[in-house]
Amino acid sequence: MSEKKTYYITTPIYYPSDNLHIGHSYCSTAADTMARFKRQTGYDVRFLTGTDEHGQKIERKAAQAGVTPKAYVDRIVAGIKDLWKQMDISYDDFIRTTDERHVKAVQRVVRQLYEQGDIYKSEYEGWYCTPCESFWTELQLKDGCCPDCGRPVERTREESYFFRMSKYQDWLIDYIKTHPDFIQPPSRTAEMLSNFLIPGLQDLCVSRTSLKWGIPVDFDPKHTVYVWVDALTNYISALGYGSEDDSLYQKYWPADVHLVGKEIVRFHTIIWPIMLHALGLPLPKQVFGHGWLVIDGAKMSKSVGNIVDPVRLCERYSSDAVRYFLMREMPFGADGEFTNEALIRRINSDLANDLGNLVSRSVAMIEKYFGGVVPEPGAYEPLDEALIEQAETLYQRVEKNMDALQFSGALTEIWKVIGECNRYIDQTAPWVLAKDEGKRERLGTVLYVLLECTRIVGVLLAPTMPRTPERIFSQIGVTDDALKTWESVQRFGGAKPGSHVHKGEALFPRIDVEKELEAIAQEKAAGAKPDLPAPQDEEKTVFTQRDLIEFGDFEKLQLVVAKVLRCEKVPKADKLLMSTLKVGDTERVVVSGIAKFYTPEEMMGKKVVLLANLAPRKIRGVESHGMLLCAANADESQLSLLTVDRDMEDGCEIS
RNA sequence: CGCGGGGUGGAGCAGUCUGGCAGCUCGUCGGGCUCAUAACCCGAAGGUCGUAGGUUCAAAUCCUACUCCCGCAACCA
Repeated sequence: MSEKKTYYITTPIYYPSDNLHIGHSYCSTAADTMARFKRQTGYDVRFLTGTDEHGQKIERKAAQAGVTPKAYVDRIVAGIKDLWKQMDISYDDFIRTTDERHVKAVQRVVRQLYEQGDIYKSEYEGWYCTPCESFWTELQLKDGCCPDCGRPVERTREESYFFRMSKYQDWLIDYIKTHPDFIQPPSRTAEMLSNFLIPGLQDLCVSRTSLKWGIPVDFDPKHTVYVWVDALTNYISALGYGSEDDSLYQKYWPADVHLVGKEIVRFHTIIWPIMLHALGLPLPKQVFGHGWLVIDGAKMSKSVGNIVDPVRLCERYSSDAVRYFLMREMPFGADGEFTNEALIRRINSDLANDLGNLVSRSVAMIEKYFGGVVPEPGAYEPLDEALIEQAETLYQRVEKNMDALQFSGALTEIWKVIGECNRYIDQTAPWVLAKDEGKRERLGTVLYVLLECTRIVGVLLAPTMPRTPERIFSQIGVTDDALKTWESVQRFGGAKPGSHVHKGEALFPRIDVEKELEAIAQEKAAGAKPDLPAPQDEEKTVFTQRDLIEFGDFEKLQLVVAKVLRCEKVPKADKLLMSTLKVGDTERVVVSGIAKFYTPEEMMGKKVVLLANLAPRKIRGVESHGMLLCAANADESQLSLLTVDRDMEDGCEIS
C-alpha cells in the first residue's frame, strides 16, 4: 500500500431533530475544505461526518409526527445527505448512531469501562439531600453531609451508571498544559481549565432508565446509554474500533482534528479525552472550536425565527459562492455575522468583479489579439517578474494558513494575487500594446503571464470552491490534468502556449443588491419557501393521548384560583419570576419559568390557576410552593398562563 | 462577587501577548482607463481606538475602577 501520510478529520455528528441550518453547513464546509486541501497536497484523507440520532427530543418529535423515531430520523438524514451533496461535502463515511457498528462499539466501550471500574452504578453510592432536592456523589459530600446546606443526606434510589471522570482530572489538566495545541483556538484552553477542570469534575451520568430511544447497556438492559458516551464514540466506531475488522482504526486513529462548534468544545476536550485515556487509547491531536454565524446580532434559533436555510442559498447563488462566503467572511474560530447583504457583497466584489472579471478580460484579450490561441511568452520584464514571484510562491502562503485552519487567511492571500493581476493589466495596458505591431511579442508575454496566474489561482481555489476551477480551466484552455495539481503551481510556466481559450459565461454574474434584497424580502413575506420555515407549518401540534387515569387520581390534585399580589424577577435567573399569591386568607410564593413571556408588571393582579398541593421545592435559592398552570407549545417558543374566564374569588377550588 | 468573549472612521473586522507615525475589506466622493461582468486602476474624505484615572519620553496596546453588549453555565414542578 501507499506510504502516504494519513489525515483524519471529523465534523460533529449533527442532531437530526430538524433540518440543518447554515451553521451546520459552515462547519461541514470547513471540514470539507480542509479534507480537499489535504487530498490535494498528497495525504490519504479520511473525512467523517454523521448524525446523532438518539435521545428524548427526537423521541418526542417522532411521537408528535406519529412515526417511529427511526422513521423520523431516516427522513431528516436523507435531507442532510442531499444537502451535503448539494454543497459538495466530500465525506468518506457517514456514521449514524443507529448503525449496528456504532451500537456495538458503544456497548463495548461501556462494558469495558464498567469492568475496569470506571463506570459504576449509583444506587448505593449516591446521596440525596431532601431539603435541597439535590443529588450528590460521594466525592461531593462535605463531612458526609450536603455541601450546600450542611444537613445530613440520605441514600438515593436513583439508579444510573456514572463515569468516574474525577479520577482522571489531574491527568487531564497536566495533559492540556503540556499540549498547548490540543485545544484550538488557544483562548478556549483557559476557559476549559478555569471553568471546569480546576473547580473539579463531577462524575458523569452515562445511563438513564427513563430513556427508551437509545443504545441499551447490554449487561443491564433497563438502562440506556445517555448522550455523550454514545455520541463521542462515533469518531472511533466509524473506523471499526473493537470490531473484527479494525484496519481503518489502525490506519487513521488518532484523528488529526475534530472540528466542533464552540458550544461543545467542553465535551470534546474533557469527556472525550478522559474516555479515551480510560480505554487506553490515544487522544485526537487537536480539537478546534469554531465560532458561530450570528444573524442580525443574535444567535440563530428556531424560536427567534432567524434560521437561514442553506438549501435556499445554494439554489440562489451556487454552492461555490456560499462556500466561499462561509470560508472567507470571518476568521475561523471567531463568531461572524451572516446577512444576505454581506453574502451578496462578497459575491459581487470578490467573485464577480475581482475573479470572474479577471478571467473574462484575460480570455477576451487573447481571443481579440491572438485569435484565441495562447501566445508564447518572450523575455520577462521586472514588472512581470514581480507578479510571477508572487504567483509562484502563493502556494506556500496558502499552505501555511490552511495548516492553521485559517481559511479566511488562505483566501485573502489568493485574492491578493488576483488583485495584483488586475493591477498588472492596468500597468501593462495590453490594448495600447495591441496598437503597435512592434510590441506584439510584449503583448503575448503579458497575456501569457496573466493566463498562467489565473491557472495557479484556479488550482489553489479548488479546496474551497470545488466547481469553479474547472469552469476557469475550460475558459483558459487548460485541459491537461497535470496542470491542475498542487505540484503544478509551485513553478510558474505550466500553461501551454498554443492551446485554445474559450470565452464562456460569466463565472459569477453580478447581482443587483437592491433588487435581490427586495426579492428575498418578498419571498420571505410570501412564505412560499422562506429562509425560515415557519415553525407552525412544519410541526403541526400533534396530540398523543396518554394512559388513562381514574377520577381518584385527578382528585389528588388541588387546583385553586390565586391572585397575584406581587411579582418580581428572581435575581441571577433569566427565566424565573417569583410571584406572591393570595389564596383565600393565605399567601404563598411560587417560582415559575415564565420570565421570557411575562413581565412582573403584567403579572400583577392576574387571577391564575395554581396547583396548590405540590411539594415545595427550592429553585435558585427561592422556595416555591406550588406551580402556575400554563399552556406551552412543543418547542416552548410560546406560552400562556391559565386564568379564569369570569372573575372568581381567589381560593376557589377548580374541579 | 459562577466562567468566558467583545466595545477601533458609515458597516464588518485586524492590530493588544512583545507599548513607538491607527490598518484592511465594503460603502461614499473625485480622477484615470476602455481589454472586461457599469467591471478594473489611482487618489481623497472619514476614527480624541466604550468611560474615567494611573504608569511611561511614548498607550488601542500595560495597570486600576466603571459601564454597555454577547455567549456558556445555572434556573423553567
